[in-house]
Amino acid sequence: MPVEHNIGEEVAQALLAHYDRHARSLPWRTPPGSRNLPDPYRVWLSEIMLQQTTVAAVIPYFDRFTARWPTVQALAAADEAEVMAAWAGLGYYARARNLIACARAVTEQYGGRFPDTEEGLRALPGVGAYTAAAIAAIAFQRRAVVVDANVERVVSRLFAIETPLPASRPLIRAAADAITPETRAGDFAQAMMDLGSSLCVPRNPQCLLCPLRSSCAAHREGRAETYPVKAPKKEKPHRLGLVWWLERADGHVWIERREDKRMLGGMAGLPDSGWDKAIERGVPPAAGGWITLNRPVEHVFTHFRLTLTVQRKRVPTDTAPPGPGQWWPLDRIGEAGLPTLFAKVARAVMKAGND
DNA sequence: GAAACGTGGAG
DNA sequence: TCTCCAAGTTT
Repeated sequence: MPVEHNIGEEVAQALLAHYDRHARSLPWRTPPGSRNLPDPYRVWLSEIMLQQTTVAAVIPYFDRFTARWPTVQALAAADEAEVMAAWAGLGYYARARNLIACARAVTEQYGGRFPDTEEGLRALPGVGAYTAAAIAAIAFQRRAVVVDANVERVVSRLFAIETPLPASRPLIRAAADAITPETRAGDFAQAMMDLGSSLCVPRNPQCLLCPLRSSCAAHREGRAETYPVKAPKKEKPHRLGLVWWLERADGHVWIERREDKRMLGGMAGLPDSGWDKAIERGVPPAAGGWITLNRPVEHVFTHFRLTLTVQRKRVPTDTAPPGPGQWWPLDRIGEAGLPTLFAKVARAVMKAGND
């Protein structure tokens, strides 16, 4: 039996004790002290939704998805367009495409049961290193080293890691490994993430309330907020584009399904010219007679800013479909499953009214 | 390793 | 208004 203090064990125990009293109640968690094991389907679904997305944004989507598709088999059998529409507004739409592929793989290749090892989980579409570790720990009680942005921040501070992200990742991972307990790894992971989102936050961290402050090197230095050190980020380029609002006299607008692999791939959208430094020459869904909306629509994505010029045109009710797509009733435009960019365009057109 | 990939809330 | 950033994955 080792004589020296195990600093990692100390941190884990302090954190778990704090978690036992302060764990947040969330729809994908089992009640505190419950003997019930969490449902791997719900754990998986929550983890996919939570990728780069806040808890507050996820909860209503999680509730709607689980009410409508209570099991992985139900999701696997769902109509793809309905799943994509249900995801609309949550962002990072490759997640929704992979969600469907993953549900089908689990249903067809694993008889509806998720693999219970990191390695098995990691092979599923949309499941990377973080998500595999999180599911293995939370749903299957495996010891796994779960490192997300919260853990990166907490660990960077605990050990006062000076190396900037992302170069510090291997160091952070090793440190996280050192403090991850053999048992309750799932609770430990969730406790680290709760800590990172409540006390050990990016700005103005609440060190005085932190259960780990006596072990924290950054707090000892009196400069917790300076961690994690990050590489400077690049400026966002500005792109331009045209978007075409083709409206039929009987109150329908033309929408198309966007191809996979491009921005907003797989989602419903309005025809557009493509977006680049200068406006590209896309092909409008009808020739001539377009009227430009007074105000362009501005939108900011992760890696560029976009200004869309909206052009509209009215056509007779008997107008033939301009291609693959559908006429969507304006009084149900909210149900079209438009991602936020195009929902903004729709809002702008409605607001402009007749001119 | 770097770039692509959404959105909304907080300060 | 503006900047930061969130339970990352894929190519």
